[in-house]
Amino acid sequence: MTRKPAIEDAALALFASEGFEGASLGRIADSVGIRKPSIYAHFRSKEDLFLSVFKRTLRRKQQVLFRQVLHGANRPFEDNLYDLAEHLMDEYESDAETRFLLRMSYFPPRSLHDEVMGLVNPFFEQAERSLTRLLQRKENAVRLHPGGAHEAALAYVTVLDGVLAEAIYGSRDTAAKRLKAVWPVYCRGVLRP
Amino acid sequence: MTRKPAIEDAALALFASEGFEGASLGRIADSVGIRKPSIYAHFRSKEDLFLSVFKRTLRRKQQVLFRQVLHGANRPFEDNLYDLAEHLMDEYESDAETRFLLRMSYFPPRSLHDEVMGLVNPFFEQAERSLTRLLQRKENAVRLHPGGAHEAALAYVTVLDGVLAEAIYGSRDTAAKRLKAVWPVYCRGVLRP
DNA sequence: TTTAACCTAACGACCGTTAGTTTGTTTTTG
DNA sequence: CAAAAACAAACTAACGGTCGTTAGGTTAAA
Repeated sequence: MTRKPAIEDAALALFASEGFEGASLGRIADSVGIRKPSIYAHFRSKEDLFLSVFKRTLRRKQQVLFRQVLHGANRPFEDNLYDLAEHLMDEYESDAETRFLLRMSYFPPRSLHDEVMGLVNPFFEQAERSLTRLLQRKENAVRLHPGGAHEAALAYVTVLDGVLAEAIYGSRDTAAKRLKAVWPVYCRGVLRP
Repeated sequence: MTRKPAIEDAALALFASEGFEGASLGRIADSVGIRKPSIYAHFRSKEDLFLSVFKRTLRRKQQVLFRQVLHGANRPFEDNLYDLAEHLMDEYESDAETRFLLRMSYFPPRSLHDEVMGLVNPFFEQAERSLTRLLQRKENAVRLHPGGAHEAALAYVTVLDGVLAEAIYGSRDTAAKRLKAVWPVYCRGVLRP
């Protein structure tokens, strides 16, 4: 009957909404229902707690993302990419893990900047490579504008980040409007005429 | 011989790199070369200092942006939009005001969330409207894909945020690659074939 | 002589962290 | 099988440090 997962969950939620410096161990302990020093039975320090939560989150999201991209059925690739963007946009509102991951990738704790980026960068680079490989498969490549699959992949992640940015400082509604507007533009831009 | 502007400059730099909670009045005072309580000769509280800096920054950036978009010479609009994106991307690296504005728009101090967003949202909404109006001018509108100027404007700000996102958690170099990749896609997507 | 801009000293609150203790469960042993 | 030992997970108390903030004094310009 250990509270370790509960501590990680509470830390995740508070880190996501208040940032690393803004979230205190006292508040984390409160929201679990334990005393502040009890956290040290499971984690050596606040940074240790943070890294543990961050790695766990990265691992989970990697799995989910992998399944979602792989499990592409046999629809046109752009439909799958649209669904993925819509899914991530929705998740930013509903899922604290997504908010946490995004916020900490943008602005990691200063003392852990290099370590966090050492974890985040491979994550996004691999996602980008997977996407490029998907677009290079010949049934997709023939439908692409002769600019190349890599260009289409880079453009996609850029558009995706733009939509997510609006989900962060705007709302799900305004982000949805952006996605609806940018998507036809993206498709005309990457698909063969 | 008042240090008020110096305090604002130091606060801006520290807020930009450490966030609101991460930047302490002590460090701000240190970097100005005064004592911490002296700040209270000019600002009623840390939040007051923040809001003062934030409003000043918003005002300045609004002017700069306005001039840059207006002063469009008579080149094709897409060239001006490209230059603007490149300019903002470079600025994120070189200009603390841009980093400050972007970071605080994404993740404002929790206690000031509503007030900050009440300032930020009109700023971006007006920028978006200006852009739409620019694209609606007939010499530009005739060159646009029949999806409309508003779609092209929304798509642009989305793409721009995507590039800036990479400037934040990546580097100027990787952001530049994104811009180079996404730009032909954007142009094919919004221009009449 | 008033006023503005700085100073020193100090406040209470909260921060992350450590030490040492209690408690209840699991494991080992007579 | 029951007693004893070991262990893990919580606790209380308190640490030194830093936080934002206030009170009150000094100095120099207006």
